[in-house]
Amino acid sequence: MLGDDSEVTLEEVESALAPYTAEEPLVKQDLLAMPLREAREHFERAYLQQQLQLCGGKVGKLAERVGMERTHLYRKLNSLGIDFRGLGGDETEG
Amino acid sequence: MLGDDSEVTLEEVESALAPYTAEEPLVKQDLLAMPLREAREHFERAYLQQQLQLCGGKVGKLAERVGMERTHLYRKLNSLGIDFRGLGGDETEG
DNA sequence: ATTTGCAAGTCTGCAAGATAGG
DNA sequence: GCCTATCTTGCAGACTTGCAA
Repeated sequence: MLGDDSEVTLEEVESALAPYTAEEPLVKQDLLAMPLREAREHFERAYLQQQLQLCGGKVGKLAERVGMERTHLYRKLNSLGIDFRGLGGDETEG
Repeated sequence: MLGDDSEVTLEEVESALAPYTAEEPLVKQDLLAMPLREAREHFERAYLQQQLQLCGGKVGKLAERVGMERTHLYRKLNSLGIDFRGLGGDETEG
């Protein structure tokens, strides 16, 4: 892509821009104002919260999706302060 | 911007991409399609590359900025495949 | 400025256990 | 009581991190 020398079609430009213009606020540039540790933590929290929603609040499903052990995921969720009891998409019980 | 119908020069493409590639390419939603480990790695790489540029390629400065030991930072940069020898903004030393 | 050795700290997965529902 | 699913804890190996060299 953008391969040879100096002429490209508009289509090519648009498909090049697409992934950027359609982007979501997963993380912001504010992260550049904090140390790596902290930035990473913020990133992981955002990532896991997003994924958890995509999993309808099911930690088991989340574990598969993010490729980690359920047991460890609970610890991680807790240490990041992510509440996984309260966003269950379907708590119709009583 | 982006001319008008279907032909643009490479220059135009680059200046169109510039605001994105130079400012908030920190992370994208694509990261949600990969496991945490991988996403985190991508995030750290983007974070450090950005910061390194803000530090004019100086690893010592970067260490302060991101709040970690210089010595470890070298290891990290290497393990993430970030080239810190070659983007020094001002190598006039003589 | 860059690399390496070492020890403490953190992360991660696996096995096992407790609680709740069918 | 047995089975399944959620959540927690203990442990050991791997990785991370800072300090001294």
